[in-house]
Amino acid sequence: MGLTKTEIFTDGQNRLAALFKALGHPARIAILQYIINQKACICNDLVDELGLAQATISQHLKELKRIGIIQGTIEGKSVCYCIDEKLWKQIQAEFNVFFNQEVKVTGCCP
Amino acid sequence: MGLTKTEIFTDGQNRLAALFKALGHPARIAILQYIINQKACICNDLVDELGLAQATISQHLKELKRIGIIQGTIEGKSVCYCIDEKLWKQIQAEFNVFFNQEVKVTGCCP
DNA sequence: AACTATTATCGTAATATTGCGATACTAAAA
DNA sequence: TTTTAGTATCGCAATATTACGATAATAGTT
Repeated sequence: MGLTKTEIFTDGQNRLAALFKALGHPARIAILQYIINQKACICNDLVDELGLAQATISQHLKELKRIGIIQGTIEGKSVCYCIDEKLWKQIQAEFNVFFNQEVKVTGCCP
Repeated sequence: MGLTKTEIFTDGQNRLAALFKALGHPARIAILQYIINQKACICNDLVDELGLAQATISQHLKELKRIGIIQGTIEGKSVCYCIDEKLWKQIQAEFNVFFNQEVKVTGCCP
């Protein structure tokens, strides 16, 4: 126990849940917002900006990279992180497909 | 360690992350989809439908109730769960506010 | 080549989550 | 009132996540 039974769910359900999960941490929300708000792409000003250790930030960046919503390109001795616009929009679209399902309310909900 | 440092993030960041997190499990996605697809609201056909124990389903339902996206009304000896349409749309809207931020791409992303 | 700055990874401790059996609780049914 | 069905909660075991210091890896600088 303690491990999710992914095999009993559909790929779609697992995929959607993985996307939601990746965004389910305030540090990762903050990282995305910070990257978005800088005109230039950002590397590890994040360590100064958020109050988390370098190792922790790096770990969160890895999570975000894993779902593809950001990408990092080597820029000299630092790494420039930025939003992958295409993925950003695609993920939003996937969420909206989910949320745009028609919700049929019947009786029991006042 | 092992506990999220919520105090260093804004309320908005914590709120958004909490919403994402609540949806970040395939069982909870499946539960929402199942409730939506039934014309009538549902109680614990979920236990038969998904391959999870009753205690586990009940736990997931609690998580979903916590963010308000579903509500349960007592119906005799069973409980009828349904989507809270208002919250459903509100949460979608909160996600879209986040995703509709303008992503400024600059240089480093090819 | 030695040094420095930046980032990734490893190992570890603390906490959270997932899943389940057992049990308590509740309301209808007999 | 006893029984029964449905649900919630407790307690536990297994695994995952979060956070961090230490260290490795990389690429520029001197």
